[in-house]
Amino acid sequence: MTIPSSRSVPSRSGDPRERIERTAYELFSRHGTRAIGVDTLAGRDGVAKMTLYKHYRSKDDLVLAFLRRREELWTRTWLQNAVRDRSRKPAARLLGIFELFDSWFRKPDYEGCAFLKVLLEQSDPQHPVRTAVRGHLQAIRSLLVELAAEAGARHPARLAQQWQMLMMGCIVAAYAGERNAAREARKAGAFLLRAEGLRA
Amino acid sequence: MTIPSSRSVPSRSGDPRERIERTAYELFSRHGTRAIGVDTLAGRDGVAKMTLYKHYRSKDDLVLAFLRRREELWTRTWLQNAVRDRSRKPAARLLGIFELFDSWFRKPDYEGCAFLKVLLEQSDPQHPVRTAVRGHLQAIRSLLVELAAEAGARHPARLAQQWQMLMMGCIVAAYAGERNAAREARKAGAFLLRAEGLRA
DNA sequence: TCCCGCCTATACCGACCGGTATAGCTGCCT
DNA sequence: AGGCAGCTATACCGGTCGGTATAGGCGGGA
Repeated sequence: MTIPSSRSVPSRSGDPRERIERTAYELFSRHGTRAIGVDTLAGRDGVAKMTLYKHYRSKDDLVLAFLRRREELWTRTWLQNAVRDRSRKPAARLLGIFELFDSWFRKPDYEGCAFLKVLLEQSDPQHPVRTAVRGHLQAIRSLLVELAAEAGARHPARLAQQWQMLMMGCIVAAYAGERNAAREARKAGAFLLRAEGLRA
Repeated sequence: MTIPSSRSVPSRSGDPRERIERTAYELFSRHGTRAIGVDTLAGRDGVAKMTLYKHYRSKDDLVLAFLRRREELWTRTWLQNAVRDRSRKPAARLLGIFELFDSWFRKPDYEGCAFLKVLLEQSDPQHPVRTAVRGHLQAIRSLLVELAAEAGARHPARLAQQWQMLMMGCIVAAYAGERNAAREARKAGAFLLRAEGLRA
């Protein structure tokens, strides 16, 4: 077994790959990837730039790793688990997304959705980073389709697509300062559920 | 009266301010403002960089001018007029937005919404550019409130807010490659209208 | 005809971009 | 004790960033 190696310097402890990705996660999430240079990234918590390039071929490679981490932390750990814990009825779980968003939006350091930021800052549709974002949005979609199907929606794929548009729309609205966006989106969502013959 | 001054070079004709803004409009709309430098901007159609800085104090100033132009061309000339021409019944006009979006999304060079791009690439909420975007989104909102009120909605402000979230959500979805986003958003919108006691 | 205002062209500024080369340090394994 | 792997530190590369300085060209008006 491995003991968590109390190396030397307290702040610079642990495997550098983990440190790099944690820093990248914080900075990329808030500011996007264009606004953060590799020097800033490396200098932030004392990892050498050469170490960074030993673990990642290019900045784009690191961005892809960042997106994977975002899916792991945001989509799977946060969204998926919170939604499942919030209720046992699938229709209520769908609505619960917006309740979760409501507290998210009200955090004073709300920083928006990294997937959308990265998507919009890349104008070439063929760019691997933009392709990757499409994949991560698809993962969220799959979760929604699953919930819609469990709820007994007549058209789970359609409901999921509409639901995701509502989610993205209110994320952006909140980023523009509309703090009640989630509550209004929840109301709109409730109407969509009713149209699918469901009740919360 | 003024004759359109057949200066000398055909491509470099007209008042430089107009030329600068037209080029900025094309490049900023497609690629965002961070991705386009002032050298690229000036070099594109032969305006000297010094001329650019004689008309605009800074790049941010030019970005603000770009956003004003976007509101003039996109919001007022395109969206507002097209919606008013499409139908005389306000509820149908609201739905008409998504029909308009549908043909927009299907254009092979669909480039998304410049307001959203600029909003998301600016992480400082106090930055004048982000503040300006909020204002331009508010202008769209006012149009929607007006339409909702004309349509006889019980809660025009609420319907307008939900409608705008749906609009932004499907704009982003289309940017992620979902070409049928507008049609699905239209269906969702129809449900929202029904919930407000309206029929298309 | 001469001048003046506006534009162009070009070179420059310090700073930062993504990415690399090189050299030295530190700590674990044998 | 020796060696080696992995990390740090630093300097460097060409290119671009936003912004400025300077000098010259060109056209219209007096």
